[in-house]
Amino acid sequence: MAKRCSSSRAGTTPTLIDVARVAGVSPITVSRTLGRPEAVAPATRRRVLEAVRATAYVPNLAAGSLASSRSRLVAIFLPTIANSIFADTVQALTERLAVAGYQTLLGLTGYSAEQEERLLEAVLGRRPDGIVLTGTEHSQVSRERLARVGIPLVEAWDLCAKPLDMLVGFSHEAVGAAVAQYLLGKGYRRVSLVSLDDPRGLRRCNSLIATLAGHGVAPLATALLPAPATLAVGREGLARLLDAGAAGEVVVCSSDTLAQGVLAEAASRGVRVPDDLAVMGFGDLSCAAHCHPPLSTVRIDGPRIGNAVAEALLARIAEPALARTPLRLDVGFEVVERGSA
Amino acid sequence: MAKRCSSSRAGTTPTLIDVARVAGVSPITVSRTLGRPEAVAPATRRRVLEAVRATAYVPNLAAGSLASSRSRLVAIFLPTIANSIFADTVQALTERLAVAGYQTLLGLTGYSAEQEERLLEAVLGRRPDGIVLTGTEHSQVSRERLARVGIPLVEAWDLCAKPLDMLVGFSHEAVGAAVAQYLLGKGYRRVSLVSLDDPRGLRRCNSLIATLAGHGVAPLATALLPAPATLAVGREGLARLLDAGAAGEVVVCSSDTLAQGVLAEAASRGVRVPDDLAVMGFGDLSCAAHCHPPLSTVRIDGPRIGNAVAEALLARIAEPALARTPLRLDVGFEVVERGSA
DNA sequence: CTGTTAGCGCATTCAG
DNA sequence: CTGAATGCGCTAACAG
Repeated sequence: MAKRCSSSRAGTTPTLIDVARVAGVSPITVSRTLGRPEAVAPATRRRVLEAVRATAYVPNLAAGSLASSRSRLVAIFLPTIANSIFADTVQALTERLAVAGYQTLLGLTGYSAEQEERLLEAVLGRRPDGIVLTGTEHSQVSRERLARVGIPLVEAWDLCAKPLDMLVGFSHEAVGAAVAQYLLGKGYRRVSLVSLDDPRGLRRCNSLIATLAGHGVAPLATALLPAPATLAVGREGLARLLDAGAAGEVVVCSSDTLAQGVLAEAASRGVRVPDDLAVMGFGDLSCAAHCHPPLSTVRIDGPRIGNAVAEALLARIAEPALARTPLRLDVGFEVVERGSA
Repeated sequence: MAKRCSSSRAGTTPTLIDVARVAGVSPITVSRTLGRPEAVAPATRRRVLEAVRATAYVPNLAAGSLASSRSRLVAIFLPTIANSIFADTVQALTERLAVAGYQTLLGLTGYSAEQEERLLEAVLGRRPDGIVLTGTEHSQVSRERLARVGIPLVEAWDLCAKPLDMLVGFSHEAVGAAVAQYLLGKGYRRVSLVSLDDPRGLRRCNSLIATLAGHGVAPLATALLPAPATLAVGREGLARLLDAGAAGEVVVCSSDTLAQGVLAEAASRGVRVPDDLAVMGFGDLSCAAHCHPPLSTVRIDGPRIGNAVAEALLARIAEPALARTPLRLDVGFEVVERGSA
C-alpha cells in the first residue's frame, strides 16, 4: 500500500487533503468545488481553485468511483477499427461522451463472440456506467452477465426482436431486401455477391438472396471472404467471380471497402464499370461517392448512430427509471443510386 | 454512498467478503487466489474458485486500483480512427496489452494539441499505468504534466531529439528525403504534392521539398488539405493541381487514402496512371498494393509499431528502473516501387 | 500457506 | 454554505 503522505511532500501526487490544507478548508469543500461549484461560495471557490492549481491536483477517479459507485466510464466493443465502417460512429459517440464527462474503454472483438465474452468479463471489473456493443449476437454467458449487472446497455448497428436493453440500428434484412428490390427494379437478373463472413454481412446477403428468390431470381455466385474488409479481399472476391464466369451484370458487395477492391480488380482486367459490370457497395457515403466510377451504395449514417447511442446512454444514466420505456431506434438506411449500378 | 451489504443479498453485486464467506476463508485469500493463484494451496484455491463461480463475483478494479496504486489501464491517444493508418498499430497494441491484463482507454485528439491537453487531464485522473501518444508535438502544459506524473510513456509514429520518455517511430524527414531521392533517381523533375495539413505530413512534405531543392528541383505546386484523409480530399487535391496545370509528372501524396482519391480523380478525368501521371502514396502495404494501378508507396509497418510500443510499456511497468536506459526505437520504413511511379 | 490490521482517496450522509 | 464522520472494495505489509 502506498504510504500515507498528505504533507505535500514532493514526489507524491497530491490528494484532496493536500489541496484542502493549502486552501484552508475541509476536504469535502474541495470535492464540492470540483463537482458542484455552484454549491460553494464564490470566495471559497476561488481559494480552492487556486490551491488546485498550486498543487497541480488531479482527482483520483478510482477513489471517486469507489466512493460514489459511478465510474464515468463507458465501454465500447467493436469488431475492428481497420477500414472501419464504424469509425464515424465511434468518433461521434466518444466526442459526445467526452463532453458529458465520460471516458471510453475500447474493446476489439474481431467479430468473435468468445472474444467479446472475455473482454466483457475484464471490462465489468471497471463497473462502467454504460456499455455499447456492436450487433446483437452475443454468447449466452455474456447475455446472462449483462442481464445480471443491469448496466445501461446499447446494442448498435443492428435491430432484433429481443434486445438486451436499448437498441440503435437498422435491419440488415431490410437492407438485403431493399437492394434486391432496387436491382430488380433496374432490370438486373444476373446478380453475384461479394461478402465478408461477418454475421451482419451474411444476413444482408441472405436476405438479398431470399428476396431475389421470391422473384424467381437466383444469384449466379457468392464469394464469401474472411473479415476484415480490405481492398485485397474485394479484389480476390471479384477475381473468383470472374474466373468462374459468374459475375453476371451486377456484383453486390457487403462493404464499400470491398467494393473499392472490386473496382480495382475490374479496372485491372479491363472490365468497365458500370457498362460491363455494375457494382453496389454498402457503408458510408463519402467512400462510395468518391470512388471512380462513383458507386451506388446503401448509405448508413454512422455519426447519427453514434450520437443516438450517446444520447440514449446518457439519458438512462441520468434517469434509470427510463428502463421501463426501452429504446428501440431504427435509424434506417438509404439506397443511393449513382449510375454504377 | 452505497449501503454496505455483504450478506449476499440478491440485487447487490457480490464483494470479496461475500466470496470469502461462501468459501469459508478470509477475504485476502480470495484476493490472492485471483491475483497470485500459485501462492495458495490447491485445495483452498478450488474452494475459492468455486465460490467465485457460485457468487458470479467480478472484482471491482476501482477498489483494486485504489489499494494497489496500479490501474491496469493504458491510455492511447490517436488523432482519429477514420480511414486510419493507425488502425493496425492500435489493433496490435491493444491485443498485446489485453493479453497482459491491461485495458485500453481511448482518446481521440483530432490532430489538436489543445484537445490532447484536455483529454490528458481527464485521463490522468484514472492514473493509467501507461500512456501512448501519437507524435511528439504536445502543448507545454501537457509536457509538464507528463513529466511531473512520471507515468511510463511512449510517443509513437515519430522520432525526435528529446522525447518525453520512450519513443517508437520513424523519421518523417527521412521519409521525405527518401521519396525525393527515389523520384530523382527515376528521373522525375516535375513534381507536385497532395498533403494533409497534419504536423507529420507537413514535415514529410517539407523534407521532400528541401531535398529536391538541394538538387535544383522545385515542386510545381502543393495542394494542402485539411485532415482527416478521405477519398474526397484526395480527389480535390488532384483536381486543384490539374486545374492549375501544375500536376507535373508525378504527384506525391501524404497518405494512401489520399492517393486513392488521386487515382479516382485521375481516372475520372481520363488521366492515365502512371503513363500521364505517376502517383506515390504513404502508409501500409495492403492499401497501396491493391489499388489499380498498384501504387508505389512508403510502407510503414503498423503492427510492428504497436507491438514495440506494447513491449516497451510492459517492460517499463514491470521494471521502472529501466527508465535509466530510455528506449528510442527507429522502426524505419521502406520505399516500395510498384510501377506507378 | 493463511489471517490481521490498516489504510488507498474520495463522496455520501447528516449536522451545524 | 461548510464540516465531521464513515465506508466504498480491495491489497500491502507484516505476523503467525
